[in-house]
Amino acid sequence: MSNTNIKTLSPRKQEILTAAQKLFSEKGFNAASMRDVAKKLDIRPASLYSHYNSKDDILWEIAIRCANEFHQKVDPIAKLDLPIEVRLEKMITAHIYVIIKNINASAIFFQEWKHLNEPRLSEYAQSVAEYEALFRNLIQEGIQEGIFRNDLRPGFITAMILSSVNWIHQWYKPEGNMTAENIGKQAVRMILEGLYKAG
Amino acid sequence: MSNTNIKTLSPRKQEILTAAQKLFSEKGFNAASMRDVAKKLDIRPASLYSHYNSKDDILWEIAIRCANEFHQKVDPIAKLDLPIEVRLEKMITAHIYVIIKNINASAIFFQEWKHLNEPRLSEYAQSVAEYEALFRNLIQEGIQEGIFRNDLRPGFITAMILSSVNWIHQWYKPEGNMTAENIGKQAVRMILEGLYKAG
DNA sequence: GTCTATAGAGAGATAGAC
DNA sequence: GTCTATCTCTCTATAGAC
Repeated sequence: MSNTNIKTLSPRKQEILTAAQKLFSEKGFNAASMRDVAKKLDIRPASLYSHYNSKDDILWEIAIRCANEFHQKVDPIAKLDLPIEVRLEKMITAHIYVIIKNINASAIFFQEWKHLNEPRLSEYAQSVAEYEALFRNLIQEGIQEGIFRNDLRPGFITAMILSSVNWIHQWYKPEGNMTAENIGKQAVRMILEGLYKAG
Repeated sequence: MSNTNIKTLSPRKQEILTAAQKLFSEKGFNAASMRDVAKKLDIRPASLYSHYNSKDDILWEIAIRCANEFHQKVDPIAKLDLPIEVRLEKMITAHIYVIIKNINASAIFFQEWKHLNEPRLSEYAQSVAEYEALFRNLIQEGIQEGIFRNDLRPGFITAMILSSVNWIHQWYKPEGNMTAENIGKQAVRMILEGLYKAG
C-alpha cells in the first residue's frame, strides 16, 4: 500500500490535476464539474477524457498521490532510532509539511474521500489505518516506557493529535509567514506540554 | 445572531430534517438527493416541497439550528464567574455534548457549510466567528493571568483545541460507552496537561 | 399534504472529424 | 490531443388533480 509506485505525470495530466485539486477542494467533488475543470484549462470538457477516463479517476489520482506523500515522508521517520518524543515531533512536523505543501490535495484527502467507490475506498481506508497506526504505536510505546501519560487510551490520543493538525488546511494561508516547521514546533509543544503554563 | 429564535417544527418537517441530516452527513449535501430524502420517508419527492421550498432551505435549517444549539449551550458558561480553567473545561464539555447529541447535524455543520449561499453563508461565518471568539477570549484571559502558557498565540491554540474536538463526529459511535462528559474530561486533560506524564 | 407528470437545467461521458 | 455535437441520466423544482 505505502509502496505503490507513483508515475510521473505528463504535463497535461499535471495541469488537469492541479486545476481539479483547486476546484474539488474549493467547491467539493460533486459541486465541481468536469466543465469547470476544462474551463480552467481553456479546453473543451471532452478533451479531458483523452487524459483521464473518468472524474472518479481524477479523484483517485489525487487521493492516492496524497496518501503516498504522507507515507513517503513519515514512514522513514517512524523507523529512526531516536527518542520517542523526538520521533513524534519529527513525524508531526513532516505530516504538517505534507499538508502545507499539498494544501488543496490534502483538503480533498481529508474531506472528499467518501466519494471514492469500492474497491478504491477500501484501499484508501487501509492506507489511512496503516498511517494512523504509525502514530498510535509510537504513543503506545511512549506510554509503556513511562514517558507519556497512561490515563488516556492511545487511540484516543492519536485521534486528538491528528484531528488537531488535519484541520490546518481550513485556516492555513500560504501568504502568511508560518512555515511547516514553525507550525509543527508550536503544535508539538501544545500536544506534549499542554496549555498550562509550566512550573 | 446567537439569539435567533428557533421555532418548533411540525412533525413532518422534523421527519424530513432527520432524514436529511442522516443522508447529507453520510453522502454529502450534493450527493444526497431530494429523491433520497423522499424515499427514506416513503413519500414522493414533490411532497417535500409542501414543507420546504428548496433543498438549500433544508441545509440552512440544519446549519442554523446547530449553530444555535452550540451558542445556547456554551454562551452562558462563558459568562459564569468561575476559574478560567474550569470555565474552559465546562465549555469544551458542553461543546462536545452538542456534537454528540446532534451527531449528524454537527457533521453537516462542520463539513457542508460551503454549500450555503449568500447571504446565509455570511451569517453562518459570523456565528462561527463569534463562537470561536468565546474560546479565544477565554484563552487570552488565561494567558494574561499567567495560568496558560504565553509562547503560543491565542488564535492558534483555539484552532488546535476546536479542531481536535470537531473531528469527533468522524469516529464517535453512539453504541460505544463513551459519554460526552467522559470524552470531555479526557479531551480537557489532554488539552490542559499535554501528553507528557506529570511529574 | 400527497400524488402523477414533467419541465428545464446540468451532469458525466462518448462518437467521430480533424 | 482537441474539437463539435450529442446521448443519456439525474437532478431540483413546478403545475395541477385529488
